[in-house]
Amino acid sequence: MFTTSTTSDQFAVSRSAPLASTGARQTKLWSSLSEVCQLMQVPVSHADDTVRFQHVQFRAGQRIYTIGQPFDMLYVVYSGFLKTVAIDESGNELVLGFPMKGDMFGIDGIHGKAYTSEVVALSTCDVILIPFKTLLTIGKASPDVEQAMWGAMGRELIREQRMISSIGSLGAEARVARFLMSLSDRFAEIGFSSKQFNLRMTRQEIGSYLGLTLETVSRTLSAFNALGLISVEQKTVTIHEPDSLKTLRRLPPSKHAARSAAKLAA
Amino acid sequence: MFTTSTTSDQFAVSRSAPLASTGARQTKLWSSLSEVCQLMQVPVSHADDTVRFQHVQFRAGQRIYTIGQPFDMLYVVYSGFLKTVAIDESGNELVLGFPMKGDMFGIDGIHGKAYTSEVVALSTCDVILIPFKTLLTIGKASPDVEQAMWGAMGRELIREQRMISSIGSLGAEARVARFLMSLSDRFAEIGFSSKQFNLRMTRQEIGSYLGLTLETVSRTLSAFNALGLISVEQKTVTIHEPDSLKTLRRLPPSKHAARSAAKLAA
DNA sequence: CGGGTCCTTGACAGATTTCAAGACGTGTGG
DNA sequence: CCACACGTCTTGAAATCTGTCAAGGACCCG
Repeated sequence: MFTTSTTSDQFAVSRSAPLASTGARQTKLWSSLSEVCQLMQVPVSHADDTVRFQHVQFRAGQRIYTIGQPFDMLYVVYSGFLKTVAIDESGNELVLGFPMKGDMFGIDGIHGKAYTSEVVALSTCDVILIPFKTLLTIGKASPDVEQAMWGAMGRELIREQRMISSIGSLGAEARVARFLMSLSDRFAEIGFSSKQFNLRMTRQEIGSYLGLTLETVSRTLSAFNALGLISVEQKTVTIHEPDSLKTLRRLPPSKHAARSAAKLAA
Repeated sequence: MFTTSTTSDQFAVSRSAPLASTGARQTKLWSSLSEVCQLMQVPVSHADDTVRFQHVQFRAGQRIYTIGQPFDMLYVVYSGFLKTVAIDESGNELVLGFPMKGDMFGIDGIHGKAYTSEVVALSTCDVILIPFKTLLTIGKASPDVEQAMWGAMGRELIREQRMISSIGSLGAEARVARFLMSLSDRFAEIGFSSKQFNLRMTRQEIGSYLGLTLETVSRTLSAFNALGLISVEQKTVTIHEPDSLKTLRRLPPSKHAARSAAKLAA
């Protein structure tokens, strides 16, 4: 009744997470600490592998957690694609990110004992459950793990800073271009093609994420296509000139905002 | 040669951090752990007060740290006002925040061993130096402190998520209105008037922070003034209708973006 | 009092959103 | 198997907002 694997239409270069293609869904049910660390690409020496973390599967559209739900878990994506969204006071969805393999989410719940966002699966997903208390305990014994935790948190913080910068200072074209290159890089990291891939999210979701309307996203994509920078057909994207996309910058805001620095030094 | 206190023109309601008005700058030089926690408004039971943290003073324009500088310290504002800025690849300044009393900064350095932003004093400031290693050590012994650290980190994360939402989905008027109310609330928290206060930053800095130009900020402020919502004269702002400002919402983006949720439930 | 920075205001251009209509794709039910 | 319904994507035209450029005034400091 359901597809064997929602990632099957992704243009895979190598498959590190083979899913059984034989009838029933036969996926990995537990991961050790070192496996999780490897997935997240954090270096950890001699991890205590007596601890094992449970996996849980979700299908497209299902919610991993909702806003206001008591916080007790962190999550790491083992496979699949998701989106994290906030709901503003008007009830509008605001997409905050698109977690994929190796990404951790749920971090926003650490403060205040409850999640402030919700996470929805965009495809069939396999996520690893990591009880926060357990992680804290492990951290006490292993400085490596503790450091990794702080690092993960810090990375997220920096990623958000970059988003703020982008949305605040770049035009629509540059934002979409960066979004594409960001996806490209992430796909490359997890073993997919960086040149050709499927968008798992709608134009509306991309627009929400970038602070644009779906029409603007669509138009920009069409423009890139016309310029030969990419090829787009529905959800399938092929990158032709990554360098141009990376460089692309049209600046609606400050142009003469030269460094006002160098006034007083400490 | 320098002003006795740059906060002296703030419309104070209560003064919890008295500065000596007698000639030479006679400020607090050390704070205990519990004092720092109190400043940050984090509840901590029986803190180890044998540890003391050094204070350092800065004058307007001085940099607390710069981008790329090796990370080893976190900072808590004891008094004064600052701004944290990132520099994008074009060399433009991008204001990320305006730390004030009780705020912690330097968190962005935890990941990657180096700061990714710089922090500049907007007025005479007194900041507390908190060696990260020391904090980690204390955290191991005191779950309270450790929890507080995670909480501080998480709070910052959520704050940035809010910023992304605002910049991405609100028009200029709403952004400025929220900015004013945010300042108002923070001033109230640290014992200043929430109705009348001085902007410590320039329109340019506000604009950079909100993803707008200084002209738009100026115009919007003037418009609010004309509507009677506030009074502005240069740096002095008086809030007249906080409720209107909080509610104000002009939506350039999605209007018909009704909840597309409620499709599949977990 | 002069220089410099910051703020305000106006006119204009340009980008993005809004509104609207139609094509494309997929899934469901007959 | 096909038709229909729905959600998604594309494209066009007009309206609006915000940025850009420019000039003048206010304020601070030396």
